[in-house]
Amino acid sequence: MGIAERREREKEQRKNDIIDAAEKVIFSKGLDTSSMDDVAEAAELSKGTLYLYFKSKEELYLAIHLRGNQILRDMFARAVKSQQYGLEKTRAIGQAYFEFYRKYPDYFHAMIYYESRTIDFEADNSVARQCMLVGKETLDILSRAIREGIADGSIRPTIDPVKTAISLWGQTTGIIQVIVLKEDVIKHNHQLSSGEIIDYTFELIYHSLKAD
Amino acid sequence: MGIAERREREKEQRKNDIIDAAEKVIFSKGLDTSSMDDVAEAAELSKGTLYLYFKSKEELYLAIHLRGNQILRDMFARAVKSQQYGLEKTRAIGQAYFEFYRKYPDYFHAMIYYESRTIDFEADNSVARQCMLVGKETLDILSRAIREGIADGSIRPTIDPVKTAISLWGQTTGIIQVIVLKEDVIKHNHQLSSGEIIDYTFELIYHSLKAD
DNA sequence: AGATAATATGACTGATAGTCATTTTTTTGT
DNA sequence: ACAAAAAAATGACTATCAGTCATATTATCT
Repeated sequence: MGIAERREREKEQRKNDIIDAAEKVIFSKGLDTSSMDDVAEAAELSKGTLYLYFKSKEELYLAIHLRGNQILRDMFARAVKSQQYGLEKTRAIGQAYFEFYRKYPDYFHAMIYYESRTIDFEADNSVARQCMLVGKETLDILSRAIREGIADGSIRPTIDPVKTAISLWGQTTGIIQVIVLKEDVIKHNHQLSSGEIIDYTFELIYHSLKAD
Repeated sequence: MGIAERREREKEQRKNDIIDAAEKVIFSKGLDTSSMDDVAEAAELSKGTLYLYFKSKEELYLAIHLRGNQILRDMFARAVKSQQYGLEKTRAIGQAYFEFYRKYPDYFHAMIYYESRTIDFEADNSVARQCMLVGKETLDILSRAIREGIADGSIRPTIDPVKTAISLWGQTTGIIQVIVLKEDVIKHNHQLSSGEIIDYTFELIYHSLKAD
C-alpha cells in the first residue's frame, strides 16, 4: 500500500512549502527581524506546526542554506564542463562562485551566516548532515578539476589537489565576503569596483597554480 | 578647570570597565547566550547604565571587536618590522594573522561575527567609525609592505599593491575562517591539520607574488 | 462507525533587549 | 555650608519572540 509513501511525499512537500515561506520572509526582511510567527503566517500554518518539521529557527535557516549549497554545487559542476583544461576549469569554478553571489545574494548571505558560527555537523540532524555532504561534493568538484589540471599539464605538478581545493575554497569565500561587506568602503577609499577586485584575485590565484 | 577633563577620563574608564566585563562574560559563555543583565552584573552596574555608554548590545560587542582590530594592527606592524624584504614582510603579516587567531580566538570570533552582517560604518557611531579607521590602517600596513616588495625586487612588478592588499586580506581571512569552522571536518575527511593548510596557503600566495 | 494514529493549533512560558520615570550622586553658585 | 542644578545610575516595566504542550482536528484502519 502506497499510503505511507504518499504521506512521506506530503511531508516532504510541506517541508518544502515551509522553506519557501521562510525564504520569502527572511529574504525580504532579514533573518534577525523575521520571526517564526512571520514564517508561520506566510506558510499559512500555526507556529507549532513549523516545529513539527524543523526543530528550531536555526534548523529552518539551515535548510535554506542547504538549497543554496545545492545550487552552488550544480553551478560548479556546470563550470567544470564548460572548460577543457584543469586550470581553466578551476578558474571557471571561481567565477561560478562569484556569479552565484551575484545571482543569489540571499543564499550567499545564508551561507556566510553559518561561516560565523560553529554547527555540529555530527549531530543527528539530517539537514546539517546533508549540508556537509553537499559541501564535500562541491569541494570534490574543485579538487578533481585541480587534479585534472596537473594531469593535463596546465597546473604545476607540485600542487597538492586536496590542500589547494580547501585553500582556494577559503580564499574565494573570503574575498567575496569582503566584497559583500566592504564594497562601499572599498569604492570610497580606493575607487575600486568589486568586479575589479574579483578579477584581480582570480589572476593572482591563476598565477599561483599555472605551470610555467 | 580640569573637572570636565576628569569627567571625560572617568567616562572613558567606565566604558573600558564595561567592555572588560562584557569580554569576561561573552568570551566565557558565547555571545548568543550572554545577556545584557549578565554583563551588567559582571560590571557591577545596572543594565540601564550600560545603555548610557553603549546604545545597544551590538555596539558593545563592536567595541570588543575594535580591541581585537587594534591588537591585530599592532601585530601586523610588528611583523613588518621583523623582515627586510617586502615579500617576506607580506608573508610575515599572513603568519601574524594566523598567530592572532591562535592567541586571541575570541577576538577573531568577534571579528568574523561582523563579517556576516553589514554594519553601517557611516552612521555617526564612534565605535564603528574607529573600527573602520583601524581596519584601514591595518590594510595600509599590508599594501605598504607589498609596495616595498615591488621596490626591492622581491615581488613581481606587475602586482598592484592596493588590489593585492584587499585581495590577500579577504583570502587570508577566508582561509582562517574555514579552519576555525571546519577544522574537525577537514581532519576527519582529509587527515589534514590546520597548520598544514595554513602553511600551504601561504606558499600559494607567496608563489603568486614573488618575482621570478 | 468507532477506535486509533497522525497532524495541526494557538495560548502560554520564559528569556531578554531596550526604555524611562525616579533616585542618588556630583557639581556649581552664593 | 547649603540649596539648586546637572549628571549619573537605577531597576521595574514593556514588547518581542523562540519554543512548548494540552487540546482539537483530520485521516486511516478494522
